[in-house]
Amino acid sequence: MKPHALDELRRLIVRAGENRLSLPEIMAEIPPEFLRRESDVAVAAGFLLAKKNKGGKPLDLVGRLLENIPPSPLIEKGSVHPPGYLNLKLSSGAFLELIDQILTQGDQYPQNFPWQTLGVPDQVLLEFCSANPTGPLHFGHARGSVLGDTLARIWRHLGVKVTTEHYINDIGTQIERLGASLSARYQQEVLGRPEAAVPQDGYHGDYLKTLAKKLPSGLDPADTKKFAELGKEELLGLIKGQLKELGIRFDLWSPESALHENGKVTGIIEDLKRKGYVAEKDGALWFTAKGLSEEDKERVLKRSDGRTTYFASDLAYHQDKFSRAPSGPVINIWGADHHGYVPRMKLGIEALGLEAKRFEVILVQMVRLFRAGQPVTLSKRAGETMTPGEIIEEVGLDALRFFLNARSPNAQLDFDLDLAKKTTPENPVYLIQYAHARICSIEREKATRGVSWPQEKLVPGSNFSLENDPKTRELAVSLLFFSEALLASALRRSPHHLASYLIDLARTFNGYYETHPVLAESSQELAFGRFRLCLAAKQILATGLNLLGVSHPERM
RNA sequence: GCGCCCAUAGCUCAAUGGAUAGAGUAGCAGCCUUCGAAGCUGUUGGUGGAGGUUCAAUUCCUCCUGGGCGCACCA
Repeated sequence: MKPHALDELRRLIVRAGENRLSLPEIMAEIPPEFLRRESDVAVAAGFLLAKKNKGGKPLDLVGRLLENIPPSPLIEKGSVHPPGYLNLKLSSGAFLELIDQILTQGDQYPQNFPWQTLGVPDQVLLEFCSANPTGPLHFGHARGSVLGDTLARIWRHLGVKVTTEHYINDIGTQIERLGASLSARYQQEVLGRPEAAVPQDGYHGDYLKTLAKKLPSGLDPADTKKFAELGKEELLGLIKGQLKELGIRFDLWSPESALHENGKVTGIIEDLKRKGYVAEKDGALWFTAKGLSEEDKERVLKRSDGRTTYFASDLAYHQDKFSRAPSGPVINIWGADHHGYVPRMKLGIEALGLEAKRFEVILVQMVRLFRAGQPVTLSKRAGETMTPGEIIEEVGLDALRFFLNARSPNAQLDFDLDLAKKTTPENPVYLIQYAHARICSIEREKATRGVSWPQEKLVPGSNFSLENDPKTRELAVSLLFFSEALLASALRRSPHHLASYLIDLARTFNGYYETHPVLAESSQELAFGRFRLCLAAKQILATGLNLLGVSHPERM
């Protein structure tokens, strides 16, 4: 299998740079608009070399680099441009090979791409969502969940061994509150005792009324443990169903209670004690980061009543995760409201002697829902929930997933229901799906009209050519850069690079489509070349949408 | 009080310290007997403010303004 053109170009540049450059630092970009006619790929190589050399003019350095690049069938022409860019115009053979690779590899494309060499990890352990089984998912959960699922899809596409998991806080204070709340609802709804009250710090949502009515009869209201048990089972099932609606599945559901049962929680406290990171104060056991950090406050591991804290469980859970993932990042996706927890968690991991640099947290900022310009309240504990399912019903899963994926995780997101629900091009997901459907339409029309070209019957892919005009090049270059969009999304842990790329590709295709008829083209050679290019574009659009968890219908 | 995130075109958003800051949408002017006008072409329009570091700052640092969030023996 021939290497991908961008892979080959990177290696040519590294070799020409006489080992002063390394593959991951070579960032291939599409040249700016005013240079599109003379080049297809740009690399800011002069600046890289200037840094390595501790001096020298970037333009001179990149000039020498260009001289060192041997003739290659991929490159038609190389040039340098101030202040220090290397610009390459690719040969038409390079694009023919690219289209051939896309069509041959189909939804596996791009195969044989050196992702790991470029910094993509071999394996990833990814925990996300991890909603408490004390209530249904609300809209705030949807963002982190969709992000985690999409990252997992992208990494898997790049050959990364990904394990996705959902932690379940099935024990502790919140679960006790669930039991008490559900018991109260049971008394109100089933036993006809309206005077029974849901505790102030309990769960007041209507879902517990519904749940109470489903419970078996003859339960003892005083047995809140039983209610907690029944409630969390039901709610966990509810959450799993909601995730399924979002197109999300997990490899592993990891209950907190297991960490207590197998002694891992008390184990890490003993471990930390031995290592000198535990202090006793006011009858409680505290983690103290003495020697690791001057700044962070101490945190309780074991309360004065003898019960361990969430922090202790979480450390045990991370020790477990690290032991299951011998290499690669151990990633958590958390809501931004947990950011204060990150440094202490990291210190705890360090104290346990785990590789803290593998511990990674993606903080997802808040989503605010808007309807008719007014914010929609989202408070789980107050019971005013808007579930992902309700949003899907209103705007569709495609729009929901696309919108949530189209914004960098560390920026807040305002989700306007009225806007997203419009099936007009105001929602860019339609632009992308439309481009895909148009290409499908060309295929249908080809069959209907009985159009065929002699080249189709020859050896696949070997007998076509592309015209050399700006729009054809623009579309071919856009296809070439799919790998870079995937790379950016994988390395920077955000699918929005892919989403932006797809908008760009769809628009580029639409421009091409307008002026490059396929079936009406009289030159068979040209028609077949255009057809192959369109099919390649369709494949990339489909693969890209798939990775975002968005559908790619053949008709709309 | 301490800390985290954000501020880019009228609106929603891009831009790993590098070229003349890009898209979608809205506005304006055009384009449907030709594979899907959910589209295309042209055009108007932008880095919150003040300093600093750098050959080079939307990007890094300091301060300010504005918005969101966090500082538990909850999870």
